[in-house]
Amino acid sequence: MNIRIPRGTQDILPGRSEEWKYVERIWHDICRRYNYAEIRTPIFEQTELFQRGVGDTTDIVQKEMYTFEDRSGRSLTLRPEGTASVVRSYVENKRFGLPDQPDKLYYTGPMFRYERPQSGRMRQFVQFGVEAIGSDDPAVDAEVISLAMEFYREAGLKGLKLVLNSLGDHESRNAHREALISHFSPRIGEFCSDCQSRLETNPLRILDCKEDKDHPLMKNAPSILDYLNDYSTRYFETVKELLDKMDIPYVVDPNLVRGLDYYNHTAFEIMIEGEGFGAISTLMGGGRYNGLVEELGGPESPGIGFALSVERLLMALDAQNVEVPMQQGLDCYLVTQGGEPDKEAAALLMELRRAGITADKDYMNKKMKGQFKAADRKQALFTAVLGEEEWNAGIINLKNMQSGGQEEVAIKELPARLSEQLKEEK
RNA sequence: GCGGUUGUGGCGAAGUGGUUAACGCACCGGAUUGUGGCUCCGGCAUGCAUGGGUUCGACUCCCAUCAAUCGCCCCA
Repeated sequence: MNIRIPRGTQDILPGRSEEWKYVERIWHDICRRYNYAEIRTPIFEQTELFQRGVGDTTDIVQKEMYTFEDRSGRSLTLRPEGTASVVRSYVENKRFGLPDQPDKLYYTGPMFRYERPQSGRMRQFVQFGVEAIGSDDPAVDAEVISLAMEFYREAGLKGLKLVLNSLGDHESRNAHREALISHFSPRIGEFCSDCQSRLETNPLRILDCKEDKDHPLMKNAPSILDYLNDYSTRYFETVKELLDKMDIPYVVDPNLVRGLDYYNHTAFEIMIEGEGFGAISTLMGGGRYNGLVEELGGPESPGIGFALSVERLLMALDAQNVEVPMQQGLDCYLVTQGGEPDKEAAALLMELRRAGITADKDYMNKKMKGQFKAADRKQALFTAVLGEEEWNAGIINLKNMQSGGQEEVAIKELPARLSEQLKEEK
């Protein structure tokens, strides 16, 4: 067979899927405690949603979208991120009318970006994300950030670095934008071609450029923090104050610019320190997006959220050798031999499973030795042997695989007896 | 979109222009005619990503394609 998995996608195989379940459990649990409710939106949306929501000038829209036409000619796009969809749903379902604002939502699911795959970057990848829509209280910013930090802490990660910045409100951004343009314009010819076009589209992004980071004009470039108006400054100060009170350490980086157009005020990223990570060290990114709801046709409603990459989280857990609980072993492996016993085994297995016991048997016609080897491989705590002898006597030979001890149990008593034994073992 | 590296059995991994493609792990069978983990013995690639080419002869040399992987850009 020559059919292979599409480029930039992966199979999550048994073993690895246990690690996924581990982080998913923690994620659902912590969202519950923070009182965020799960929302599930479609995996594809009208293309226009992302063009307007994410922004036409972003790399995502310009070169990374999985866009296709359906049979009736509608342009659809596999979602490259979650916020636009959640906001669309918030508007479409008129959730702004709900008595409880902000509307606190979380999601998990695959996102798609057409990129060259590499370590920590896939074409299909999974994000966990949170959106709180409807409040411009800086305390919501702090809550969202603390949720992310607590999530990583509970998952067992260390060495996290929270990077913070404020992009200000509309007025502040405009003032800063003007300052940037007049700062860079005279010598823009000395910058890379990307930066030259950024001067027009989004001069803020010039600050984020890796290629020109050593250019003399970069050192004394106007900082957004110097252009924040009173409201934006106070807002940012309050967010920082709340983080201090929560004992969440952070560093302010005035050059932190998020890649999506809709952000303003608080922008943040969580990075991971350490080796074995390739080029990627950003685990999570988020920020405030006042104005996005309006942009997508709803009433003026401020919002804030973040998204994190599950793949990168798992890479980080691997790198730090975090122990992840696995649910893989067997309580009991049923060993059978002979025609009648083998038939009886099917019903007996069902009984065991109904009693809450994790049980299995051989389906490959293996001999006893092979069946025991299989039981060993599956780390079965017990084996239950049902052969001709036992069948004729109406009993089962129950063996503890650790101690090697065996006992005879009436067939009907097996589920109860095994449950007892397991209680002792565990 | 650009660049580096790689492509031999289920996995890991030798190998050389020449006739039967090491080895290890895993798996299967036997020693032990109904009991695993240890040991010993045996089995397990008509084929070396695919397609061309060079050659008397290629897994080994050349070209192309595909794929994986890492990096750049950017991001989660």
